[in-house]
Amino acid sequence: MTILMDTAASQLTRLLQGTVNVISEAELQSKLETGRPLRVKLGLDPTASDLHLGHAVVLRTLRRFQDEGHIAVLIVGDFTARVGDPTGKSTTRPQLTEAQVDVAAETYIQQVTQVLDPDPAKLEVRRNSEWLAQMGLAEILQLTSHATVSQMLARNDFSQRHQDGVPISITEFMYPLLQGWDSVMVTADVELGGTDQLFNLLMGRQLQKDERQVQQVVVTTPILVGLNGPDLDGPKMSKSLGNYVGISEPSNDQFGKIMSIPDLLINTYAQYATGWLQATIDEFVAERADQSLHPNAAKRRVAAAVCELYHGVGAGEAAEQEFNRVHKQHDRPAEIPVFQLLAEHGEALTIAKVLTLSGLATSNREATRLIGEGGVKLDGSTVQTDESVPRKDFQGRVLQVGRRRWVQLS
RNA sequence: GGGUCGAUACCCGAGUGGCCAAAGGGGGUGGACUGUAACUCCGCUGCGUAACGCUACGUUGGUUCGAAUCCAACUCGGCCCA
Repeated sequence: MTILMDTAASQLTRLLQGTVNVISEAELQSKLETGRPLRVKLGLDPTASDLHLGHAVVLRTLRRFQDEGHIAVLIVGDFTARVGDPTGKSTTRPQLTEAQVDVAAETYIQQVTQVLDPDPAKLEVRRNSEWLAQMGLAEILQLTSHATVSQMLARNDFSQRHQDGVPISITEFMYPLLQGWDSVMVTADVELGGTDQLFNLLMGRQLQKDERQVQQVVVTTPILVGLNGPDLDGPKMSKSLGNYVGISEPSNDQFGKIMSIPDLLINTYAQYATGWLQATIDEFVAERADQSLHPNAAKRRVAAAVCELYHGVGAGEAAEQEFNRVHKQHDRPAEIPVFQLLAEHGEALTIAKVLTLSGLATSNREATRLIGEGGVKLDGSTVQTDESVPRKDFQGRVLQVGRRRWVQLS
């Protein structure tokens, strides 16, 4: 028994690396001491088709649970996604059809297993429509009786929106309840989530208690700040803000994006995005603190680590070389998209027209502007004036907008 | 149900009859600079085979030589009362 308790204690430290809230540590320890595999729940919303480094923070924590022999119970929120939007930010979110959810769920699992252990003994994937779609009105009403309005309004974002006069629909009040009900249905021992999920996670505890289950332990992980910062409190990494690095993006893009973060965020990304062991992170932070590590070098190290994490050994180095090519020497990238000019485009056409056709500009007007701004290059030399050129003269030439957008014409 | 205020471009937001394709900010984007796609600075930011025209200030209709602006109805939303 003492041995079990010791391992439980050391397991606890390993599991909780980089987490924020644990409610409660004592409960988690006693659950670990039972020695049985715990059911560790994580809910994901299948509308975000691309998983990014922000999701990876919590997924990595879940992976650690798997590595300690526990079962990851991944809930794909297909039902909740079909109903509407939990954050209330995009009220016009299109309702997904079952088929769309199927597709989303599929790509999800594919991406998730880049971080999680896919071993069926350690990964259970469930959809919450399994139980939520069956509920009758009586059951739903029963569910709503578990929480009060003032309890809901106590949640930060709700009270903030209420104060600001931003509409809150009743449906949104249902979200914490539905999410909590998921915990009851899968008898979760632990639920993970970002710190912004704390309220919803706690709702699971309450519902489990009311259903006379053993309450789940709630563990929250930090919210990763988006690429642009501007500081540690900057908006979180999200697809809609475009400040994200996808876990299945090409490594060249991952590298470049991480190189663009403000210096202030380097340590944060080292801590939460690299997958490094705590000892490595501490060392890194120390080197940064005593100035022996130049910010640029530090960032390169973080960026390379992320590439290796998702694309395997060697990916970081390759991406770094490509980065040097494109951003230090302003050379053309190793691979650039090809655009074929066809007869139907006309026998002679202006450079502006070609920019629009090839997607380098969204309209002729924008293309004309870009040329006027000196942002367009043909085979490396700036286009001064736009004029009509025979189509075949474009063949084999390279058109460039800014430093980053290239097209090979054919 | 009643009262009242509101709806402006990707987002926030100014604009109360012509000087409005619509201030300002954010975002995006081009350029300069840089260790960087960060910071800072400067420019651009509805569309069109283009000194003209078209589309756009919630929707529809009206007043007017002329409407984002005035009027009416409608739709959606905030707040207050019930």
